[in-house]
Amino acid sequence: MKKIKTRDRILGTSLQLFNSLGEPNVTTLLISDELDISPGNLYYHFKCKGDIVDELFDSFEAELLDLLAVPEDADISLDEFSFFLHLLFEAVARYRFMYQDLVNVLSRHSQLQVRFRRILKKKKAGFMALCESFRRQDMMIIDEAELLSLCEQLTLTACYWSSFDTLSHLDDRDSVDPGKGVYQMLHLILPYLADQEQQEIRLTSRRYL
Amino acid sequence: MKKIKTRDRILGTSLQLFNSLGEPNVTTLLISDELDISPGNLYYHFKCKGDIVDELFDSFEAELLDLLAVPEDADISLDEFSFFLHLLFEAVARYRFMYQDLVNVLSRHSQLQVRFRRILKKKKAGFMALCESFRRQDMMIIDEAELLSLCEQLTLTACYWSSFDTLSHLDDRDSVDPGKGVYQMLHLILPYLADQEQQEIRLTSRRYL
DNA sequence: GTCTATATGAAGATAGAC
DNA sequence: GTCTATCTTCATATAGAC
Repeated sequence: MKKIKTRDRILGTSLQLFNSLGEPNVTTLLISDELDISPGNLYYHFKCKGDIVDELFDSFEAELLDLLAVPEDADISLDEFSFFLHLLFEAVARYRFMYQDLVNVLSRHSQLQVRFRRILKKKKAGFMALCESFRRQDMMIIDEAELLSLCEQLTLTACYWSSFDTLSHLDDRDSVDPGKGVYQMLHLILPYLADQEQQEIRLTSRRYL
Repeated sequence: MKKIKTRDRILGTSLQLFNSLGEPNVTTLLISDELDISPGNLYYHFKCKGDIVDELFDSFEAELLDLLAVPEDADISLDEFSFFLHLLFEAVARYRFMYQDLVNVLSRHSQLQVRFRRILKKKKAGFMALCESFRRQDMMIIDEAELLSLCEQLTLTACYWSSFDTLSHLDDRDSVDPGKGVYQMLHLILPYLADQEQQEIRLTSRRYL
């Protein structure tokens, strides 16, 4: 049973508090209180609150870029796709504080804007690659214009589903269910799938409700 | 040329500043500065900053509820639908500060939560009514489960499109184009439309790009 | 590494004169 | 209705002892 370093405890507790109360509503004092350490101690480890946010963003970015490294020309199955969505929604949920006040957080940490946009671009490119793969395998029938708007829609939903879902239970922001989000994503691609694949998705997507 | 009352000027300028800088970043001092009045004067008209937000919410709510009073059993044409979407996106854009930091704004003004959720519900119900109308007119073919997820998706998109769009130009938050949002919405219903209506939407939706 | 005590500064809000 | 001056509160951040 090794003792977790204070620095890491600060990061963990901050993330948790940011997610459940919203980053702007979490003061350095609240964080140190929650950890039973002094504010001075917190500032020994991080020179300012923004640095905590930055470091959490680093982890978020690393996790997502890793996940989004979709192989360009592999044959992806629908099951693999569902699994990918599941991982994606879990990752987003783990750092949902970013998304819940996205414009505010990004405008107060302007160095993060470029990086966040890059992640968004990668997300969209990832969805494109996946749809192209489905198309190559004759599992999906879709023309160019609609492919673009579909991927835009997938990106938007991946971004905002968790916030949208949170709106129905703002009092208890800790409970997050990525399932319904995956369900919505699958239903976005559904109409463009071939008959057989449509049946498959109709069945598997129910598991996520 | 009648002089606009200070009270109304405060509301107008606040809305504008909230939209372009984000509500939490706009101080009462900034508002009064922008108006060339003293902070004390502002507090003569509104007893606190929250009251300004509340009153802006009142207008927002009134506008939206008015717009969303969709007749239950009328035959709606696709043109009317597009027009409705246009008005909806314009209204949302006019009060986009609410949506850009939705979770934050709602958690700091808890009396607004219930009202906001009611608007969301009405939005979804409105989309339901519209789709039912399309279905009755044999313009749309869709089963129950997909109708639900489609309307959920329409509601989500109506909510977050403007924020999502803002992400691509956070530096200039004043330029807003509702067109692309309408385009996305039309493309969401597209796959469920009958052949002839699909052609129609493919053509008209381009106007919105 | 951790604490206590304190400085700094900004935002929200009030009092009282004009 | 509007102004100036001021107060309060609170979050961020630092200094220096242990």
